[in-house]
Amino acid sequence: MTTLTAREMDVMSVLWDLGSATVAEVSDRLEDDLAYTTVLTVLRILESKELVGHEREGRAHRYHPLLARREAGRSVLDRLRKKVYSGSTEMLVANLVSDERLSAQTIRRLRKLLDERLEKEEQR
Amino acid sequence: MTTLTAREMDVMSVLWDLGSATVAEVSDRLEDDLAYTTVLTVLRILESKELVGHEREGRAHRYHPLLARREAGRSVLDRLRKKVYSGSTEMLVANLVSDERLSAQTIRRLRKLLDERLEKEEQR
DNA sequence: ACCATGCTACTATATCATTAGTATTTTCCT
DNA sequence: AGGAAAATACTAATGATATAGTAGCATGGT
Repeated sequence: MTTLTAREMDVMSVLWDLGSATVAEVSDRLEDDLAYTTVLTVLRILESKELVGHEREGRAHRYHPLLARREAGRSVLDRLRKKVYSGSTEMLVANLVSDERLSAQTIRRLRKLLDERLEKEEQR
Repeated sequence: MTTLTAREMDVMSVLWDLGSATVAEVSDRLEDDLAYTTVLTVLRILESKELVGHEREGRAHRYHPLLARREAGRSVLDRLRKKVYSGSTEMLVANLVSDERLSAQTIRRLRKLLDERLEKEEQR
């Protein structure tokens, strides 16, 4: 299974957003001001877990994600649903949309998403 | 902030489901076969973080959650949305409902949830 | 071709997470 | 009251995480 630590997730987040990045680029984007070598170390740990890969680029290394957003998200969501919401997707979504900050527009878009999913269901 | 480790979440999960539990009860419900003292240690760590409390019951201690499901879930969801889905609730939900295992019925219930939320929005 | 500089490789360390053993206390039962 | 059984308290070992320093290599620019 794919369990990312907090810091690993910070780093993967940058790689997902940029597509790929050098150590310096990741370092720049992180909220916390970490030593260059610290970021490198995290990337190497991620590489040892085969969650990122790298290729040379000039004298630097360019890292890219081997783990997709979807996979990482799925694994967190599965665990969350199971452990926090007793396996109930509804409880999870209820908690999610109870967020005051969600606009009516966002909620309408989410509903549309569900409608599309229902249509696909009926096609089968 | 409330960041639970994997094992802490396992234990909280039992407490949420049972309402409260003794060490032996938690131990019984955990999937992994941990030593009694291991479970106790986790509960004590949780207590030191003020996420659970306890009272005597006979010669044992009965532990109960001080952190609610909602709070724990919210904190994981916030982080997930931010780090994995670039802040997009829609991407998160899209990933969630792309799960093949979700029945049409579940999806309809989720949609109802959103409708109710929209109504509340319009009331204001 | 050289060398400064940026990058990696290697090493180190403190803290936290995970697991569990031993000693001690408590209490329930006979 | 006394002792077995069960619980907690205390201690500890191991491994992972998070952070970063130093040394040395390589390459890009002049």
